[in-house]
Amino acid sequence: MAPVNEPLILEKPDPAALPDLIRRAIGERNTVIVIGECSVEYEGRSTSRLGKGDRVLMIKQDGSVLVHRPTGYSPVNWQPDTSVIEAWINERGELSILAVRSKPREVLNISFSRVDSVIIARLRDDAEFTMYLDEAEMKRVLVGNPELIEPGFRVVEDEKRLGSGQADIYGVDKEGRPVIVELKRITASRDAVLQLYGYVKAYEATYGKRPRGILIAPSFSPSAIETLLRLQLEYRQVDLRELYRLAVEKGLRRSLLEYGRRPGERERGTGEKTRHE
Amino acid sequence: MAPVNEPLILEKPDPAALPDLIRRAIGERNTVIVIGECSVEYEGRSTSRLGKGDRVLMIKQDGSVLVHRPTGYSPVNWQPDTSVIEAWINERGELSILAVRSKPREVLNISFSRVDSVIIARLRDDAEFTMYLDEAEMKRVLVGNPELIEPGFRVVEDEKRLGSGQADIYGVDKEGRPVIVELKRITASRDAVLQLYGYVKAYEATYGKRPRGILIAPSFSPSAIETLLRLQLEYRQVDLRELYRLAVEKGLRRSLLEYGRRPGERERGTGEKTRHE
DNA sequence: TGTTCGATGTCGAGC
DNA sequence: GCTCGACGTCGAACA
Repeated sequence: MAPVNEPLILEKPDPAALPDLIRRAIGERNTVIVIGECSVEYEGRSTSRLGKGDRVLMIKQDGSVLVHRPTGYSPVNWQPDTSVIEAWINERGELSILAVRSKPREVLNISFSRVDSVIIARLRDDAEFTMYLDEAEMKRVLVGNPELIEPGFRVVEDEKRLGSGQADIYGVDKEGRPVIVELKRITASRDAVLQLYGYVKAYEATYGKRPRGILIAPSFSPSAIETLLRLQLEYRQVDLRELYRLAVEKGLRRSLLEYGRRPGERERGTGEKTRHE
Repeated sequence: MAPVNEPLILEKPDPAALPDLIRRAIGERNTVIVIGECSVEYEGRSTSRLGKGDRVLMIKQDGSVLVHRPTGYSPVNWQPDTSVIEAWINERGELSILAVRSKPREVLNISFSRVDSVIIARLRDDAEFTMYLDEAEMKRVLVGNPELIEPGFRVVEDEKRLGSGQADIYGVDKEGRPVIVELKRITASRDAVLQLYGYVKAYEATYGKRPRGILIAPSFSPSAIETLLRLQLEYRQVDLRELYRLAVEKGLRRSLLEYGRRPGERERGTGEKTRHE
């Protein structure tokens, strides 16, 4: 979406120009990919050697280094982040890259006997990675299945403005008492409890009656539980996997697994698929 | 070394042309790298979603698929090998790639809202990956430190021709009896035992005296041990890490860790290093 | 093919 | 900074 600097691509580059270029690219927090024939040595927690072969080297903006062979999930050699990276032309005239980690002390050296391509790209990625459900979906499932919050629970408002913020769910329990519900997609911290408490107090201030407050999350930090008890708030543990299954069942979310083929696809030949035996 | 097909590189390609190209590339067992802005969905053993961001997609020749964000060791999403991969233009006009694994059933979808670059390369990599020491280095360490084989052991010949093959080490024990030593860098199998036995028999046939036979390896398969006992051969377990440490100590192998800087480097400025805080 | 176990595991959370 | 537990762990060795 945001217009990005064009990636810089070099085909069959002169190795002599690369150390400087790569150093600069790393300094500017770009991602560097080098494709070519290399050999690799590693020493640290273990020690390894790998002779010449065609591989993909990736240097990420945090200093992670990955050397990938043409098969398999895992890199054959790597260096996690926080490394010092050097690039130079070695005595055989090859592009050589050294990635050093200090704790534990580990050294990774990659020497390219042939460089096919170099790609330097400025990658920007701020997206959130969510497993199972995001908070909005979580709320949708609970609003659609209020019995999961508590038997007899009835939703009155989805998102209720209270004081400076918005409570996720406002409802009444089976005895007609008002209930404020706060949701967290991940382990609920003390902060989440205080947030809920703020809504409870705001409600009390407005309506002159203290509502119950329930914090719903997949897990709770000890300090969160301690604070909940102290502030006379309640909590309920939910399993995101379960909620997800429910969301799929109720049609709130489509499962990728359902279509072995792509959404909306009609009948087609097999030419579109590529199988790996 | 082997002249390789030039990698095919596309900058700012027309997405419409990509599905066909990618399908063909995968069919020809090339490695495909796509750089651009994408969103990712995964469902299988777990379920995940990742919004738009700049990433590197790598499809390897065995069908492994990796989606890398610009930081960190691990791919944010992936599919191990043995997947069916599809590529097409989705309803938003985006390049969409679906990688399906059947057991366990898992689906990964990557949709590119912007494609910056596509690299298609035929990578050839037959090199052996060795941890700690290869067999030659292992032999060098043991020949230089025969007491590791057995107290009082004395090396007579490094590589002794015997029958159709070559025994790794030939020596005599402290009582003057001939000893044939066979080395394995990895778990010794029954085959390794039979190989040793062949040398022992060849020696006996030539010199009229049965030598002792010792198989040295980091570990032994049960069938190897059974066969060793049955053929009245001996074995000694060695720790490759220990041998490696010894090799470094004795100067048989240089440790990468010793030079915080590159080998043979003179004094230089810091401009050559790129630090990641 | 299914299971168990090791890893340069990596990664995040709690202390 | 360190320990501990989970992971879509992956991957090799073994039954």
